[in-house]
Amino acid sequence: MEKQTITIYDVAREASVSMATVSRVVNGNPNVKPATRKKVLEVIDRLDYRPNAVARGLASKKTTTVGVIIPDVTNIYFSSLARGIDDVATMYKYNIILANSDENGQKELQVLNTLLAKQVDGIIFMGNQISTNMRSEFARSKTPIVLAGSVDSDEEIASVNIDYIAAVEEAVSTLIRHGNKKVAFVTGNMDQPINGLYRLNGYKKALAKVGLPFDEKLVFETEYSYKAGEAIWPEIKATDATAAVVGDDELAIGLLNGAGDDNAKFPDDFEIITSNDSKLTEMSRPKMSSITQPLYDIGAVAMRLLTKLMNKEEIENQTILLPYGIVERGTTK
Amino acid sequence: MEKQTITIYDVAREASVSMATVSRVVNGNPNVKPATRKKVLEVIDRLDYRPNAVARGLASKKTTTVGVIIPDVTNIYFSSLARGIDDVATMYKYNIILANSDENGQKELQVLNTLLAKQVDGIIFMGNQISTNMRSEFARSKTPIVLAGSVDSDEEIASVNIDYIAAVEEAVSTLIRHGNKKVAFVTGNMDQPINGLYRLNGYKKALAKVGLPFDEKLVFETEYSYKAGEAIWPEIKATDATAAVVGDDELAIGLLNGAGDDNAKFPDDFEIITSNDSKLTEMSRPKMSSITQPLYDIGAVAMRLLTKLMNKEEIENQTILLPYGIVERGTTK
DNA sequence: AAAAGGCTTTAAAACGCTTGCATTTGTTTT
DNA sequence: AAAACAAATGCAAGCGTTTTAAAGCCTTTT
Repeated sequence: MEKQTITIYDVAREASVSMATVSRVVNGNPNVKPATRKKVLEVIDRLDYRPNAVARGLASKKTTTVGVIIPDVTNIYFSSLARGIDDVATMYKYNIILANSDENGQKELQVLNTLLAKQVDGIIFMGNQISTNMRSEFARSKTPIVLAGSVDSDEEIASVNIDYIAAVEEAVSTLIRHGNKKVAFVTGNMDQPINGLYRLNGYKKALAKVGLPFDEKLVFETEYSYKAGEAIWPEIKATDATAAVVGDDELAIGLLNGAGDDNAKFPDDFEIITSNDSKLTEMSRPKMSSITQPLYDIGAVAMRLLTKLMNKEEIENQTILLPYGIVERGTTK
Repeated sequence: MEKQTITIYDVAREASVSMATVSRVVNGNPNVKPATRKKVLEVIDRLDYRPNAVARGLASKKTTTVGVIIPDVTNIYFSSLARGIDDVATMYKYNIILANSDENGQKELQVLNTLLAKQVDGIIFMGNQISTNMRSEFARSKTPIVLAGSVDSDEEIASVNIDYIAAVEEAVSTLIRHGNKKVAFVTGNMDQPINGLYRLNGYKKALAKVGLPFDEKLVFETEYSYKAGEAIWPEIKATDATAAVVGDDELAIGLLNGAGDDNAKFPDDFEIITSNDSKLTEMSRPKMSSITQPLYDIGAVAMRLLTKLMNKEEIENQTILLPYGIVERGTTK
């Protein structure tokens, strides 16, 4: 015999009050006489009643859960953001439906649709590219959306990032200041605005500032993976570049090790500044110099912003840039 | 004016059929005349109808979402499992509510309760310890639960793991075979059965097999973190141990770098075998020898098992051990 | 041509909760 | 002590689906 699940109705009966009253005490509504509240609370405790969030969601049209679209949890950059997101979500009594997209437009769309079907109260999107399909879905749905560590070049969607242009510019300038004439720029897919627009721009600005020519041969477009980093070293070496700014830490550590295995000495033979300051940067030898980004905070702030949006609060500025920095460790002079 | 959300009722009206019929076509029930199905499908398409999963959940008592309790997404070991979980969840049309617990009993309980309140169809629990509180909650709820990469010494709860005893025994034996007389055993909290019971046991068995004495001084209990690894090197060095089996990759890489920074040479001065074969093992220099575990698969199989449980299928064996191995890379001779 | 059956389809009752409105009870005012 | 008002509680209509029992509609069978 199935153990009956006990409902608000049972509590009401046992406490000799109406469902409405039970609902009020469960939801902390102040319009309940203390004595009544106590009585109801006792019954709730005795019956071990647990409100059904699904029913609640249907009745109130709020699910207190938000959807999080992430390229890959296994990537430390994104999982760091995710951790920030989850922590503040928890703080505000939300839960998170986490879905990996592999940055695949098809999957993203698919996932977005199930999230909306599940009536999430909001969505946090991570991913370097926002396909036009996604964009139009975003526009169409009235569910609030915030981008975390992902840019919307139109600035129509709320987002939390650092100033990638300035950060890369500063990183490249640092390398130039160290005497490097040929600084390679190694990053992911250039179709992604964060790379092709922002980072590349910062790179060019730094060169321009000191009158160095822009050389396409020094721009390396590859994928964000350890293997890709190892694999690309020979190509970089062939250009006589003496330094590189790299767009991803795994990629950078791959490059570092690839070069090291080829007997390059850091930082004397070659310098590297990577981009995310994830814990990987401290795990390599030498430790990697990096643009610093408050990864956890980007996630946290994004989620906080989302709570405001979900709450229909007025937002002064929905394109948030958090401070970045540069740490010099073992891969720069 | 709010854009009215359109419901199954609207579709029914427009298609001049009953809600029940619409429901059937939406759910792929075969008892619908092809012509009717077509008509309904057209209306669905025209109205851009999207079934409300919350209402569905209430009516059907199934939410097609499972809860995943994870110590920390940021930890590559767990995020690898999580990725496996999410992929097969998606495959079976489930979504995942991901919640970080920090292995904190209080939080775990809290999270478990919200997950149950949200009526998840099943739960996957990761975490090295199952508090008695959690155990009794598990027992009380009729929601299926599977442990992933986490042992239940009572074997009452379904779980997916490798044979930690045998794996550690083999790792230690390997080190002994390489000529090491003093092999340190470095791992996390010994109160956790996976460490104090299983791994330690494997360690002892390996020693016993060749008649080496068990020396408590060679057992190091610390936390799973990079810093802890760096910090513990001096202590290990002081014991004249010449090798170590380490319970976690981040910890191991910390130890490796700590030792390296102290001018220890691998593998000549010291050998290390770590435990999880996460991608970190390939990122260190030298690369780390490791027990291999099919991390992704542990998650995937756990989720697959959970689907069976949720489906009330008969399970032959609910304590699954996946194959492990040993890869020797740069930290062993 | 009536009876039997197999498909389709419908009506309406859940599912467990929130919430606006009405009602009751209790407290002040006058 | 009646009137006025405020606080506490109850009623009942949803919320958008699924699902079961019943009804309709055809085609076969006899």
